[in-house]
This record gives sequence, structure tokens and C-alpha cells, in this order.
Amino acid sequence: MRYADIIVDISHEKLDMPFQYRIPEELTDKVLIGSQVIAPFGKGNRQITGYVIGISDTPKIDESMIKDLTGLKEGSVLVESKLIELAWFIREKYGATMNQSLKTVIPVKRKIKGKEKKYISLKMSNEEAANKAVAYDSKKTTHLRAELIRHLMSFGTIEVEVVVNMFGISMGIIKGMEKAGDIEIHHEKVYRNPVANLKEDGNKVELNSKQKQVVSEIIKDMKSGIHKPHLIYGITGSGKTEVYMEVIDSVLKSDKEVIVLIPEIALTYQTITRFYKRYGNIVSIINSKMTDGEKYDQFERAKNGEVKIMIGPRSALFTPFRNLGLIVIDEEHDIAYKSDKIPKYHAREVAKKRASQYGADVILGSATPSIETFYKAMQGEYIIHKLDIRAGSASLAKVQVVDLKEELAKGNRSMFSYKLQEMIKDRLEKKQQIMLFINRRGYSSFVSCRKCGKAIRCPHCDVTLTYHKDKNRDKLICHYCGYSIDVPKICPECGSKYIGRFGTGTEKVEEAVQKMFPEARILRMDYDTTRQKDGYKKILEEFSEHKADILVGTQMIVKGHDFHNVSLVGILAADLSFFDTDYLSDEKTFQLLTQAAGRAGRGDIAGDVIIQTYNPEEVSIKNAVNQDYDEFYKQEISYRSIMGYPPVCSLMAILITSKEENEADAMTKDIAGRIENSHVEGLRILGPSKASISKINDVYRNIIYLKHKDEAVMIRVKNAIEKYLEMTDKYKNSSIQFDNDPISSY
DNA sequence: AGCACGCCGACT
DNA sequence: GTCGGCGTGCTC
Repeated sequence: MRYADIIVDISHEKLDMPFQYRIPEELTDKVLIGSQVIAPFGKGNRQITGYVIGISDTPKIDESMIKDLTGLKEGSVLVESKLIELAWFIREKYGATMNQSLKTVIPVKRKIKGKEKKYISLKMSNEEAANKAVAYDSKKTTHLRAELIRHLMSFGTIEVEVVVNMFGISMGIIKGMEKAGDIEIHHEKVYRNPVANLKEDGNKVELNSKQKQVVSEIIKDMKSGIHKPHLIYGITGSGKTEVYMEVIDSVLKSDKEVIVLIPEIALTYQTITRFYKRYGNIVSIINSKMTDGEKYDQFERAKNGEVKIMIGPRSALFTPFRNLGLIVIDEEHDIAYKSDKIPKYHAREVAKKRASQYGADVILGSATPSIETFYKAMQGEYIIHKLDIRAGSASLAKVQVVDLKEELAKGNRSMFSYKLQEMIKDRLEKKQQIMLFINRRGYSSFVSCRKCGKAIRCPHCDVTLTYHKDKNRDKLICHYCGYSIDVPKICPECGSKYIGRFGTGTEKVEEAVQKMFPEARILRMDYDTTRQKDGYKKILEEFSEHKADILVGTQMIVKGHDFHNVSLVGILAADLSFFDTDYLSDEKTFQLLTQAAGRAGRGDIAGDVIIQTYNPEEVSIKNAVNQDYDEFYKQEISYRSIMGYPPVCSLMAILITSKEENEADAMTKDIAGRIENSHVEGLRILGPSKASISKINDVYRNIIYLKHKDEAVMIRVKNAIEKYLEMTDKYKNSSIQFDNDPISSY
């Protein structure tokens, strides 16, 4: 006998688990993972729909409790089942429960139905209502009904949630009164078109010969049914977007839909404007700032065929199109494509899977492709297209490097080299704009004691607290758990009063610039100034309207935004460990410097970039200065081959967390031992060890890394661990998560 | 979410 | 005793 595990299509946390049903004989080969089925549920055996997420031969509960499936659900099966299959793929590859995976893939499942707002209003005149309230009050058991009527009389319409949670009137009463005809419940359902205020002008740009060539190569492959992913390796300003659009035209002509992924909100508005101007209403966007309702609206429009091009971040991948023809991933090297929540999937890999479900194509675009992508292109797994002619008027910025060691020898102890000072002065005089860029990690400021040398740390996390000025109060905040205290006057360790602030934050840079150039108008963009809802957008807008001369910021100012009046970009210290010391740190540094350099000279003015560093010979820095991607790739890939890092080797992180330190340690040891004893050929185990941040929010963190040439082998190891943990109940207070191809160290 | 079950006051 | 409102707990 075969059984199906189904997730019921009812939005309630309590029901967010698989239920097992018997598959009737006649349906055995029709019910598959991903099928939508109808099943009798609950005491009344009401027929509900469910998604099959697993099939097995053994009953998990008492056989007599298990009911038979009623049948398969007809209609809209296609779209949904593909998404469920995709959830399975993600679960398998990246390690997560099917539920976690389903939730990422079908936001609809929980979010909209749960979040869709319901309102109650009276279904009678106020006069009648008043009478009814009195009538209900006169009976001793119906005072709650009277209460609700009075609430409705004073407020008109009230959200159901408010009624239940604030007034303490249970759902049963509401349902009862609805049946009695006292009230009515209505659902909000208004589609919002997020781009409605843009105008379409249908304008097309004439492509240069190189662009035309790439377009025709891609279209030729698509038509001939070769569905290998394409990589457009195009220098900054070579017009990748026009190439995408030309290919998109051809896909739309064959009546298929398109998903365009972009890495960050910063890019959204500019990109969407270009797309909207060309395609009008069939374009839609989603972004991470949208509410679930808004996202759901857009997915619905896509399902109805109203939208043909969906632009957005990772989650746009799950747009429920019927006939997907193309997925474009712009700036494919961006690490934002890797999810930071479980399941920790990578959009590029999921996009390939999603495309294969439809026989659709994938186009990756970047000026500086990820090492992984370029490696795959070199291996022939992707088809590479070079775009090496600049389109339009943009000119390449001139990049210069300043060795801070020499600067120090010259007696300059400020954070700006003489060269940079000189150029800032020059640009201010010319009324051109400047961006100064520092990294958060190397510069975040902390408070420590001069006597005992101890830095003030978070009591809940294994990190130092970061200094912030909040409404003229000096505060220390933990960036991991939000813990915050006023800066103490004496050292909590030794009682010394010689306690002070060290390191330099964006604020410090801002102060220093202001001191040096008192007349300059300065904007600062960092964790603090972008915390409020629209802070980010506001700052960028102000800067682009030239309401400030200098923008000081962290990583976040580098992404995407083009300011036409910016002619100088200064990177204050390129090597202050931009990132954790993981195998990707060189790649990330190179990407960051290259992108930062790309911010200069986007308009008609030729731009300059100054990179200040202590290590001008560092591979990532040297090649970024020379803007030599190919050389960087060559050196980086040989390093990774020798060290056995991705993409040459597959890497998986296993993070074990627990409030109980002992249990975490025991579990880690147990798991590592089991992997060791399984003697998998070619598998290497690094660790176990404490994570580099060994505690966050009072939860202890241990880490094991696995390496193997073959990803499939590693997934098998992962599955074996998952199976073991399912059977044992030793580690009730701990949890495990897998991260396949992690992008940062733990 | 939606259904049944059981508790409890009120009415016959 | 029984009717009906109301809260609670369970659903393969």
C-alpha cells in the first residue's frame, strides 16, 4: 500500500505539517510529488485540496487513522505542481524541511490567505442594530453579540483580527452572527499596479554590431532547442540591458513569459523604468519592501496573463507563469542571489532548474562574472558571449591606487591620502560630486578599555558592541540581536575610567571630511541613516538631485545607482578585511572595488577612482585597479583548484545551534563522528569547531565543513544526517542547518 | 479554517 | 431535562 504526505491548503500554522493519506489503487500512478489532490479532512470529512510533498510505503501513524484520498484536483495543476517540484529540488539541494521550502516557493500558500484582510460590518441599519443589541443584552448568554454590535455601530467597519484579538470575541461568534444575518464579512481584494504612474513610450534603442551579434547567437540557440544557459560577459556600459530586451522581444513574440532578476532594490527603479517605457503594462515588479498582499497581487496578475515580464529579486523566480520562456539574471555575480534564510538556495541554480521545467532559457549577465559562472562557461556548461564595445557615451573611469604605507612615511596620518584630498578639492571647485566609500566591517567602531584592553561585548552574542549616536545619546548596539545600552562611564571588567571609542565609522569619516572641507555638503549612508523606511531612497534621491556634494557610505552605496555628476570615487581602505576570511573574500573584494570604480564617470564627465590600500600587490586589489577580470579569474581559479574550493570542489557547511552549549557540542561531535565513520570516498571534513561568531542571541553555534568533488555525494551525506536526526531524539534542544555552497563563513 | 464536543446558564 | 451560546481541541 502506498501513502501520500500532503500539505493541506488551509492557512493555519497549526495545520502546517504533512498529513498522511492512503492512495487508492486506481490512482497509484497518477498521484505524484507535486500533484494537487482532494482529501477528506477533519471530523466532518470535508473535502479540501492538498499538495503531495512525499510518497512512502509505511504508515507513520496508526493505520486505522489514515483515510483514503478522494481524488486528483483538476485545473491549474500545471503551474502549481511545477512550483512544488521546485520546492522539492530546493529542499533536496539546500537542506530544509519541505514546509520551509514550500513557503519560499509558494508565498501564496501561507501569506496571502493568512494575510488577506477580512472586515466585518453591520448588515442592518443603525436603528435596527441598536434594538438588536438591546435584545441580545436582555438574554444572559448573548452579551458578546451585543458588544460586537455596539463596536460596529461606533466604528462602522472593523478588521476581523482586531475583533478577535482586541475585543476578545471569538471567531465562532462572528461566524454565528454572520449566519444569523446580523453582520457580513468582506474580503479586501484590490489589485495594485506598482508601476501605474510610469508612461510607456515604446522606444527602442538601435543596437551596435556587437550587441546584434550576441542577440542573434542567443536567439539562434533558443530556436534550435539548445537550452544551455548563456553568459553575457559585457564590460560596464556595453549595453547588456538592450541585449536582454531584444531577446525578450523574441520570447514575447512566441507568446511566452519572462522573469528578470535583479540583485537589489537600488536597481529596481532605474531598471523598471527602462522596461516599462519599452513594454508598458505587461511589466510588473516585486521587491522585498512590498507587503505580502502586494506581492500576491502581482503573482495573480502573472497567473492571469495580465503580466508577461516580472522583474524582481530572488523571489521573482517563483512567479507562477504558465508558459515561461526566459529567465534573465542581471549582475549574476551578486551575492544577494544567495538566500540568507533557510532554505539557503542560490537563485542562479534554482533558475536553471525552473527553466528546465519549461524548456525555457537562462541568460546570465555581468561585467565581472562570479568565478563559479566563468568556470562553468570555460567548461562549456554555459555559452559565453562577449560584449566588449561600449555603447553610448559613457567613458571608462581612470583608476589609481595609493599605497597607504608610503602615505604614512610621508607623515600623513589622516584617512585621506594627499592625492585624494587634492582631487576632492578639485571636484568641489568644479561642482562635481564625490562618493567616499568605506567598509562596515573594518571600520565599525567599538568601545574598549585602555587599561585592561577588553572591548565591550554583547552579553548574548559573541561580538563586540558597535557605537552609535542616537539623538545625542551615546549608545552601544549589537548588530546581531539588537541589544543596546548607553556607553558606560567605567569599564565593566576592571572598573577603570579610561574607556574610549576606537575605530572609525562612517560618522567619523563624515566628521573628518567636514573638518577638512567645511563648505562641502555631505550625506551619509549607513546602517543608521537608512534604518527608517524610506531613508535609503531619500538619501539617494537627494544625492542625485545634487543637494549634496559628497556621499559617504558603506557597501550599500556601491550597488547599481548611477549618478551622472559623480566624477570621483574614493575607496578609503580597500584591504581592511572587507569580508570574513572565507575563500570568497578575494572575489568579493574584487567585485566590490570594480563596482565602486564603475560608479565614477557614468555621465559625460570622465571619472577618477582612487583606491587607498596597504597592500597594492594583493591579487584582488591589483586586478581591480587594472580592471582586469581575466587575469583575476586566472589567478583565483588556480588558487581554488589547489585549495579545493568551489567551483572546483563542492562545499557544504553544517551549522549546529543550541541554547545548551553541552548539547550543541555533543551533537556536533556525534554528527562529525558519524560522517567520519561512514568513510565516504573523497569526502573531507573540516572541523568541527566553534563558529566564528560562536554565540548569537544566547544560542551557541558550532560548525562543520564538508568538501567533495561531487555535489551529489555530499547531498547523500546530508540526507543521511537528516535521516539519522529524524530517528534519534537525543538533541531536542538543538537544531541543524545545512548550507550548500555557502557564501560566507560561519 | 471548520467542525464536534462538552460546559454551563436559562427556559420549559 | 434540554436548548443554545461559547470555548477548546483536533484534524492523517
